[in-house]
Amino acid sequence: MTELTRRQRQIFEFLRDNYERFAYPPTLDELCESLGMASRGSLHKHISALIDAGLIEPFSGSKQTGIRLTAQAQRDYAACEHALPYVGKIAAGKPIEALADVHYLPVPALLKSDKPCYVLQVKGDSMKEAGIFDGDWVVIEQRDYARNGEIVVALIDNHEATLKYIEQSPGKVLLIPANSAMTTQIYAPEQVQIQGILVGQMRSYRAH
Amino acid sequence: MTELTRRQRQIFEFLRDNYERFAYPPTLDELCESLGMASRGSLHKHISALIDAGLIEPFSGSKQTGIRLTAQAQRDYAACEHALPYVGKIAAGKPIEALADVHYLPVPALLKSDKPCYVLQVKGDSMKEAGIFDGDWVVIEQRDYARNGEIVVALIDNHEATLKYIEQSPGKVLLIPANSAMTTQIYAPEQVQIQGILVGQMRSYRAH
DNA sequence: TTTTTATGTTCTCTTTATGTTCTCATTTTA
DNA sequence: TAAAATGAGAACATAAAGAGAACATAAAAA
Repeated sequence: MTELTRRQRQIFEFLRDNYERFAYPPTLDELCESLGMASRGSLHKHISALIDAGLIEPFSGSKQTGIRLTAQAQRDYAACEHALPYVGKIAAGKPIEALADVHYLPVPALLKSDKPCYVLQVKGDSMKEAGIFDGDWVVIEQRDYARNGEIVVALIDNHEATLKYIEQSPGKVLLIPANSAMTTQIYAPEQVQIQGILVGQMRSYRAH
Repeated sequence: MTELTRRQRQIFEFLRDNYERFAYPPTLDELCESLGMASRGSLHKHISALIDAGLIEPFSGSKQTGIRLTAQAQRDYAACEHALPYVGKIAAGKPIEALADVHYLPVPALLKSDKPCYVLQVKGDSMKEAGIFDGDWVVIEQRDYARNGEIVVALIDNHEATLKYIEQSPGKVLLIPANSAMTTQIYAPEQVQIQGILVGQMRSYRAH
């Protein structure tokens, strides 16, 4: 993937920051107007470059219905550049509590992988025997599969998110807490969607 | 690699210190303005020298999209400025195992205090019930006193260094492990020299 | 269905931005 | 004083960006 030019970055950032403002996936003509450009053809060059870079995609196959950001384009893009996005808090049994405004946390290379990562703050004690405490920050590699024994962020029934050890066998998935007061949960594979793998952890001992 | 001139060093330091302020990799014209220069051609000479020295590079091949610091320069910078000295390993019951060559670890501001800090790697399980495991990195604020209940790096009898909870009362000092298999040690105050306080912690889950 | 319109794509051409290479003058340093 | 360093500015080459025409085809309308 070749590096973006300045204008391409500008346009991507415009899309990233203003995408919600469009009622429908914006067409080239609409984008031209928003960007103050007169030529669809010129814009198309930039859009193509962004598609090649994997940052945006046609809304539905090759049909003529506008463009949209690729899944997590914003996140990936940020990940290549500087710090990691801090996206919210994760507590066993609840959806990830997303922040209205994602901000970015510098994270030592030591604690990341070379894949896109993001940061969550842990709520609750479900992993305390693994040394992961309430309030700790965890660095999560974005990935949709796991090896047994890894600690994963899993979304259950499209609703609850949780941080647990995983054990997968044919027909069932075990999500195992590191807290003897809690019990292992057993699910059907289709109930569990892996959202990432724990690769790093940080704790601050200062009072807040 | 030839030596930098004074101006070249000045310009490099400016770049290093202000790189983040540029929304996009800066162009020669932008740099001219920032540096208060009138001539792109003059600046170009310095920039070329810095490229030859391996400190900066064109952002994207030879294309016209501005310049950036090389990865090496960024690392060096991080090492001098934002990073903490990694001085060695600490295991209960032994002196700190100092490294021959101290190197530097970038540490998020979140995990430090505003006082001088350094980094140790933990050996052993004496604090495992406090979620501090073998292999973790701990950020230590350099300080020679502690409040009761803080986790400290303590030097005992000028010989052993250890990471423990501290409880001080008139005439005695308790160093308390967070491991029910280990016992609290009681010392006379003059035996114990506090070397720092735990303020942050990091763990990597990647295999090494 | 057929026709029309909207949308994306491809192309050429022009303009602008950016980096590069000069010369020359001035300042700093040995 | 001589050499090196620095800076201004002109001239140039080329990458990047933009305008606009022409076309293909999906979507919508008749």
